[in-house]
Amino acid sequence: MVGTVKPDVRERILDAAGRLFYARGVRAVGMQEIIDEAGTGKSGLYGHFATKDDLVEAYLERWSTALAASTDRALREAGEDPGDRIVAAVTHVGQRVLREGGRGCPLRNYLVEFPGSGDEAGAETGPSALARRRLRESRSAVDRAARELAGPVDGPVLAEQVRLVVDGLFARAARRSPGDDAPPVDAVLAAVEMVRTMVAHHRGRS
Amino acid sequence: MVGTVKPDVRERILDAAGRLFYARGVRAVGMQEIIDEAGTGKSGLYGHFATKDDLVEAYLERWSTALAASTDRALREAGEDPGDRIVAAVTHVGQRVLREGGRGCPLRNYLVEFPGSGDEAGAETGPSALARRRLRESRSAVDRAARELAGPVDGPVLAEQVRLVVDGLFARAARRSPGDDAPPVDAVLAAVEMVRTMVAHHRGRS
DNA sequence: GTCTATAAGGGGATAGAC
DNA sequence: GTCTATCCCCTTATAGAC
Repeated sequence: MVGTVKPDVRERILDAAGRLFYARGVRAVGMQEIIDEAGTGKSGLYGHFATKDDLVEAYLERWSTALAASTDRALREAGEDPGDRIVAAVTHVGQRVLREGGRGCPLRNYLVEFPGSGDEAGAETGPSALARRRLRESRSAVDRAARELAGPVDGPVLAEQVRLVVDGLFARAARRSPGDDAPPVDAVLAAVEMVRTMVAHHRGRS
Repeated sequence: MVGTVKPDVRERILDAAGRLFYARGVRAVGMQEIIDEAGTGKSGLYGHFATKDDLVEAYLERWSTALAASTDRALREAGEDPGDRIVAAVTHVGQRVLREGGRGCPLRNYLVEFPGSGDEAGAETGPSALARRRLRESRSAVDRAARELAGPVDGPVLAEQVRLVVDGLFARAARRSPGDDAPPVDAVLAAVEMVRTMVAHHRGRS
């Protein structure tokens, strides 16, 4: 409102909310704090997001969209070989996990924070439903590569193993203490190494 | 000192609190609900646990002690071969994860729920400190077996990989929806299979 | 003297109204 | 933006029952 253009109030709100939610958890952050951090007024926030759940949903949606985009990019650079694609996917997640201050995957963290939400009669709305849907969708690329590499019988097993490693990486990152400035580089290296081994194992069998 | 007539009020409180905390998370469960579930009065609870944090700490301590005991038992039955011990440890975690209604590891879940607690100046008290300490202690058995199997260089890497798989298993269980009555049996089978492969891989190298 | 039951204080949450 | 309504949280204090 002062001189400069409004740098998209909605975007500023999402930035502030994202930072706070990601660092301290959804439940621990109140709306007032987000309003203060964003510099917008209360009406500004509730004008764009009617309820806290709406804001949380937008936050999760934004994060998962960004992750899906960067993963697509990493997979495109990995070429066509299914083994390379799988390793690239895990490596990409590892790099993201290594980012300073990273606290894992907001979708997974949210589902731990709110275990019993949004599944009544298969609800299709709300943060929990969005989180589950996005996690489900994120599996397709690795599923396909694993089936290409290991066939219709072993493929799903390999895909499940890759998912377990990714879940492990995100879990490790999620429980870093805030003052912990050392990213879990050993875990990332071990994860990539393990996936390489599994890929080679299945490649040799085919 | 403690209860004269009643069938161990403290135990009844811990049972109720454990059930509720485990199923719905620590933050989502209020003291009143625990009191109602335990059938005790408010003074009864606060007589045994001065604060909610104390109750949570006792809950985490009890769970981790039970897990450590059953893990020790599983390892004793596994014999002396380090590879067998590693596989047995993961299998044991998998069986625990498969238990109906299981929602993963309370220690890990707590640290996701309360990311920024109990690490100021290396606090040694409180639920977060206890959770981190117990998780650290739980590593020693696998660490030792991995070093025995793979030597001082590859051993730590193998141990890290096993930890990642365990973290992945617990993470998968933690985000089951409450109405989800099908345990993640595929994930457990894939995990055990993967650890077997890694153990064989390292065994072949030594 | 413990245990149970009830009421109330103090703080902070979301959300709406002006 | 401020101010308010409503609700739930943890915790303490008071009163009754075995």
